[in-house]
Amino acid sequence: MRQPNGVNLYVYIVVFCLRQIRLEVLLAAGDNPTQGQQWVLPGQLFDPTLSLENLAQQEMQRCAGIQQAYLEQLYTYSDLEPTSKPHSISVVYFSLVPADHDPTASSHPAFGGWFPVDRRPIMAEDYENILAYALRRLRYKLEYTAVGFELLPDTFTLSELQHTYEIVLGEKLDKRNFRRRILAASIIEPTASLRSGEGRPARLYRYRPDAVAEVKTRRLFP
Amino acid sequence: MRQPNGVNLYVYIVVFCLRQIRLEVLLAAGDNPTQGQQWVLPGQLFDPTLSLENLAQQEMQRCAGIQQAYLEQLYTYSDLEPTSKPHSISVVYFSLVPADHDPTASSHPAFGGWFPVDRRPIMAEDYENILAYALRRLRYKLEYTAVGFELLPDTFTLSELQHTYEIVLGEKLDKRNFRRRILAASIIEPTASLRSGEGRPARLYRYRPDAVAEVKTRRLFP
DNA sequence: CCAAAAGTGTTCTATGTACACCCATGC
DNA sequence: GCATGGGTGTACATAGAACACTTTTGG
Repeated sequence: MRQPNGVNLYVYIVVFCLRQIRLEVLLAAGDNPTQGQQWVLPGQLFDPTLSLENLAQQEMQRCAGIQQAYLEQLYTYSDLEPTSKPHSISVVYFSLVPADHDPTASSHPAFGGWFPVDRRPIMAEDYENILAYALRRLRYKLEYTAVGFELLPDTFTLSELQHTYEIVLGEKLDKRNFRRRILAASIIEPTASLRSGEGRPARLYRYRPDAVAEVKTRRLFP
Repeated sequence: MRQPNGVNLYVYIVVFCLRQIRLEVLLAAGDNPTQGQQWVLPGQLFDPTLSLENLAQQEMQRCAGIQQAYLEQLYTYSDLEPTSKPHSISVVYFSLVPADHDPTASSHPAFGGWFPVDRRPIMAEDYENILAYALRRLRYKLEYTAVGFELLPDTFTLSELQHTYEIVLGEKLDKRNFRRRILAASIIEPTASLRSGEGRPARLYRYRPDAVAEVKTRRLFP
């Protein structure tokens, strides 16, 4: 499957999803028969009839039955396999899937599986580096954009939102401060409904798509 | 010069430099003979014997005689020329050159020219979009990293540093606040020397390469 | 009535912002 | 001695961090 002009061009995806109290990542079954089961990032050879972004979407459909989700470009790596000429170029995309996505809805479950990021199988070093970078990017973006809502269903409670942040950032947040600030930012609005569970029912909120999602950055200098 | 497998892969660079009181960008003479002089972003077809980053460096050498400078990946575009099949993929790099770089040191001056970003020739829409994105990235990064020092010579006065920020960000900064904060951050250190000019000589400072360059981000939520 | 999660304000500290004058040099 | 840019501190406003109890429901 080598492309003819001395370079293999690939498109890869790193897809994150929140399930229960864990952040999970989508991996694909590698096709290296010598080493038993090997997991890799989902990806495919570039197809010049599609755009890069469409190829990433197609790969999400193929591996996890995901029709649409938040998708952004992560990075383009050259020489992921430095030992092998001709060298390869990999355009990697980064995606977030809402927590209510049904993980069994994969069109071809054999192509992919979800793993908690802190209990995932170890992959080849290149893939590990990409995943580590994707995680860093997720944490950064969570801090200064509203990207966290991409991991939640359309409506959610304030506690669910807070837990999302705590899981991804890996630290506990103060409930009162969290609520005060997110309400002050007015990027969410209450719905009419409540969610019942253990304890007192909680108000459901929804993200306001017209919200200004970026926080003003704190400058290194005034 | 079309690559054989249905996709043309290019590497482009967006290079910024500070000259006098202006931010300048490096452009290349386009080779479209029908439209008179046309300026484009410097770039070349991908060469599979080099890495993407090395190709970007080679292009900087070729267009402006720049041996080494700050270089990071900006974005990978597909379909820069949507009307023409086979479509093209362009990996774009972003570079900053110190102000003391000699603009006449280009090995082949005919290949490139420096233009003030606010008085540059209009380019094709794709290039304009890339340049606009590069400028946005420069401003963002200036605010939360120490990337501004890449635009300055090894030693500089505090006023020069402040002017760098003012030029790139496009706004005036308060001298006392600027100095207090940058010194408190201890990412620069005074040298023994002074620079004389009009008025009182100014202390020269240098960037501390061991400095922690990232400011902690201001969070959207606590 | 008890367990479990939801909801709610105040105080203190740190950070950011606004602002005006004296200093050292060259001409 | 004057024009030019270099250098310095304080007061006020805003934002962030720490902290504990009451409310509502289901079992």
